[in-house]
Amino acid sequence: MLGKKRISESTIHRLSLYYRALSVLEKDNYDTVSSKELARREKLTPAQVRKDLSFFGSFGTRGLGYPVKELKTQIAGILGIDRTWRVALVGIGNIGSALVSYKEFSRQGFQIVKLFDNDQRKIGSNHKGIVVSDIRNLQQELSDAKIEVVIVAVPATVAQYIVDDIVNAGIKAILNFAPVNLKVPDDVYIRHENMSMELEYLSFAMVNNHAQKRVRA
Amino acid sequence: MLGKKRISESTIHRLSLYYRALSVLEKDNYDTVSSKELARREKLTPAQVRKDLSFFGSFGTRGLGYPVKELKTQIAGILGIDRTWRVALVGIGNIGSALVSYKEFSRQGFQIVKLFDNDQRKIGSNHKGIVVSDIRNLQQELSDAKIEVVIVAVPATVAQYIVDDIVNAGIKAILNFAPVNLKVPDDVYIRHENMSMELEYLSFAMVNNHAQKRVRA
DNA sequence: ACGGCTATGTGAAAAGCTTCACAAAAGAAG
DNA sequence: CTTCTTTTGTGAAGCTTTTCACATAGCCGT
Ligand SMILES: NC(=O)c1ccc[n+]([C@@H]2O[C@H](COP(=O)([O-])OP(=O)(O)OC[C@H]3O[C@@H](n4cnc5c(N)ncnc54)[C@H](O)[C@@H]3O)[C@@H](O)[C@H]2O)c1
Ligand SMILES: NC(=O)c1ccc[n+]([C@@H]2O[C@H](COP(=O)([O-])OP(=O)(O)OC[C@H]3O[C@@H](n4cnc5c(N)ncnc54)[C@H](O)[C@@H]3O)[C@@H](O)[C@H]2O)c1
Repeated sequence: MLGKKRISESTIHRLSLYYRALSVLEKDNYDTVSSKELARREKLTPAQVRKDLSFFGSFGTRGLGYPVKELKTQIAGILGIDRTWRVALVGIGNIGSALVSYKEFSRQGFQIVKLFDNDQRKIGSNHKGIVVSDIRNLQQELSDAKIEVVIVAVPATVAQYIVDDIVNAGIKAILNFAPVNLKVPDDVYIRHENMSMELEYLSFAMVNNHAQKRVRA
Repeated sequence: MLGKKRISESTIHRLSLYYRALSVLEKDNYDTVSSKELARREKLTPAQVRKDLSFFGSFGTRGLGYPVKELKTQIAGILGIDRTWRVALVGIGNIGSALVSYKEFSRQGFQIVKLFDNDQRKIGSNHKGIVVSDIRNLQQELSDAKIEVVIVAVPATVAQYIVDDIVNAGIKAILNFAPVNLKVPDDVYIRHENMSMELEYLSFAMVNNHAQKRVRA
């Protein structure tokens, strides 16, 4: 354990699943949970669960399982969600508006505190208590509001320009909803949310009458 | 080539990326494209592009590259998006409303033709020309409308019940937005869209000051 | 017609990830 | 205190995916 090995993307994604399952177990007043039960709840294997956790330490008790509350806290620490992150959202259209209202984000520590758009009819309007700012003040306001993460929900055609500005403002983490690959420097983390991709996977599975199935997303 | 090997999930996801890049290349009037250029546009390696495509056939010309229009058509065939799929959407709330308005879906052949909710204020209302149906008529109307894919955008607490009904109606493909693992029979394909997961990945990368970076989504 | 050049297609090697299987730890029971 | 049962933690094996590297195919210019 605790060697400085590189942790795979899949392992991190599964930690999110464990965290989610542990939240449910905690609410249902479970004290401990076995790797077997955790695996069952997220459709994984017990060995996978144990191996993933073992990269970060020994959290369980042999013969008993993992302490629910404590493991949840540990995973929160590993994922960096044992704190709040200040988030801004650019593009208050269909998907942007939905995201502002999404309570799960703030529950996980991602607090949307700034909104930006370039549409005069939207600038100045109020969404969930946040007034939409003019995109022209992006850099200044990102900096003033100490934003650490920016969610991009603008049309694909302008996404690269917006991202360039975000990068110039010193932001190091971006979640992009536009269906386009975006260039960012090596020290900036960018992730893409691509819903067509999942529908296309379903389509592929159907036309190929796949026998196997994989879950995730 | 063309052996009946199992194709990996990653390969299918990358086909979606190639398809997207080819759409841009086609619009910009490119006749051919090399694996190198295709790779550059989606931040992959040329070898990866060639290997992925080789699972399905030989589409390129040595010394020249791939014919843009033809490769796009081929990939559409492989993914099963050279046709239209009839899609229903359950849960016309924040995210559901955004999805109805998302033109990219129909452009890829996924036509949302039915909407369902259980809220009396929403039932009967019109979204982009589609009238919201009562969830109580789900099974009958899914069948009557010959729906093949259902998108689930209801609260996590009721998602399993909704999915059970969908499965009983004979649907074999589901795209789920609720942050919960859902049980379905082995012959039903289900994919999960989990936005918190991507934010948590960003958070992990930031607190662990990761040197590496991965893209996808 | 032919040589040069470029970029594919693909086995083989390397890297990465998952599963196996078991020793060891710890609580429970007597 | 000892034995029994349960379930962790983890090397090693097995499997999958990616990368390498090169023979080969086919355009293009002369
Ligand atoms: N609607 C969906 O369900 C959905 C799903 C997945 C991805 N997406 C992607 O998300 C993005 C937004 O989609 P949408 O449906 O919300 O579109 P939309 O047109 O409703 O919203 C886009 C918003 O961005 C704003 N905008 C445009 N140019 C801007 C600029 N230069 N600076 C600041 N703001 C600007 C617009 O004023 C608008 O409010 C698109 O890239 C789309 O492909 C949408
Ligand atoms: N809002 C977001 O940006 C976002 C992002 C990712 C995931 N999600 C997930 O998507 C789901 C919906 O989120 P939302 O923000 O749109 O919530 P919402 O409350 O705005 O919408 C939920 C809709 O489902 C309907 N509904 C409730 N019970 C139903 C039932 N039994 N049958 C039919 N319809 C029913 C409600 O009437 C409502 O219209 C949730 O699971 C949420 O976690 C939302």
